[in-house]
Amino acid sequence: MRLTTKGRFAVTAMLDLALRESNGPVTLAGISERQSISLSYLEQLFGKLRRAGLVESVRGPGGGYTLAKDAEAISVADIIVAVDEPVDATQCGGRENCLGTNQRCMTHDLWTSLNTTIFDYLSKVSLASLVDSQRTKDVTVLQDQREARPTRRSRAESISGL
Amino acid sequence: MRLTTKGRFAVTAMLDLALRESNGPVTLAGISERQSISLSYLEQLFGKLRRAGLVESVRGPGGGYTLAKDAEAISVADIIVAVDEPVDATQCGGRENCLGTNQRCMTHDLWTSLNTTIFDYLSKVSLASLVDSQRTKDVTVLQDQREARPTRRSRAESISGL
DNA sequence: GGCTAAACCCAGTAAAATAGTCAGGTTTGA
DNA sequence: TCAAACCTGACTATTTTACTGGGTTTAGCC
Repeated sequence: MRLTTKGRFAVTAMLDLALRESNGPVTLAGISERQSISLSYLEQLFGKLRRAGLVESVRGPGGGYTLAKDAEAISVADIIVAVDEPVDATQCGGRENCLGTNQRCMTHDLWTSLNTTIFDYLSKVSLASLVDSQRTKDVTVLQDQREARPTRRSRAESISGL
Repeated sequence: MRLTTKGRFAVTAMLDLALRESNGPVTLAGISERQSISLSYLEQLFGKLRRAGLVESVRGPGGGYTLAKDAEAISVADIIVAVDEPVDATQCGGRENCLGTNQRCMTHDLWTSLNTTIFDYLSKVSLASLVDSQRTKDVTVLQDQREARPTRRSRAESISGL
């Protein structure tokens, strides 16, 4: 799990798409104009998003992209993983005898569990929740999906609420 | 808040340092050897860590680095922020009238709050907890710091426990 | 059938970040 | 005094990022 501007671009574009797909397919040219992302870069990103099964394309005039699943079934983690092919940060390549001594795989264990934790968090932030936040212009409501009842919480609690 | 291999190197090095500083200053040469990170790269990283007030250096023979504060007072977020100077991912530079229309600052609001959330989480993972995890070789115990009493939890709960 | 709008594909590329290397310093304990 | 260690800055190779430009294919529409 890396967190780079590339993933941010992809999430931004997907959010734009989700906000508009009720009017039929959304063109990359439109996303490019609205979000100030170059068209060809979007083509690269959406190629990966399509191969990952997150979006579907309609070719020809009037075509564009639509979400392949419901916005609730797409998480931020899904999007980032789709465009940001992972580099294993453990210089051991996942093997067990990294350094020979008892020091073995210190970074391996450490990062896999940290990664898992962050990934797990971003898996709980759905595209639908981003759409809601954007629609109400109350972006602090990125709250935990496990809370079935969205009781009104303070701003500080919402932001750190995990 | 970016999450790259650079920050991972820094956290790994700091963990190595925290595990050994009870025997006096730890040399970069030692960290370099144990963690397979080039010495000069470590010098760059520790220059930033020192200027951020996370470590202190002892010069001369027998010198090296020690933690500037208690391991409990240093978080993973501190380390990553120290070495990974932030790039603002909002193409508006933080201003309010990004795109003129009502679409303004969509990415800005989105990413600042997401960043805050992740940062907040990593702020709660202290270097001391990583040391404990490493010492017991039970790295799944990266649990939420807010839980005062570390009741025994299942592995799945520990990993996703936020 | 032609026009056109859109996805799709691919090769290249400039700028930035990453992950170093190298060559020298300076400081200070033994 | 000397050598171990930090410190500094410049330089470099590789990778990633973000983009450009050119084409091909598909399909709605007049």
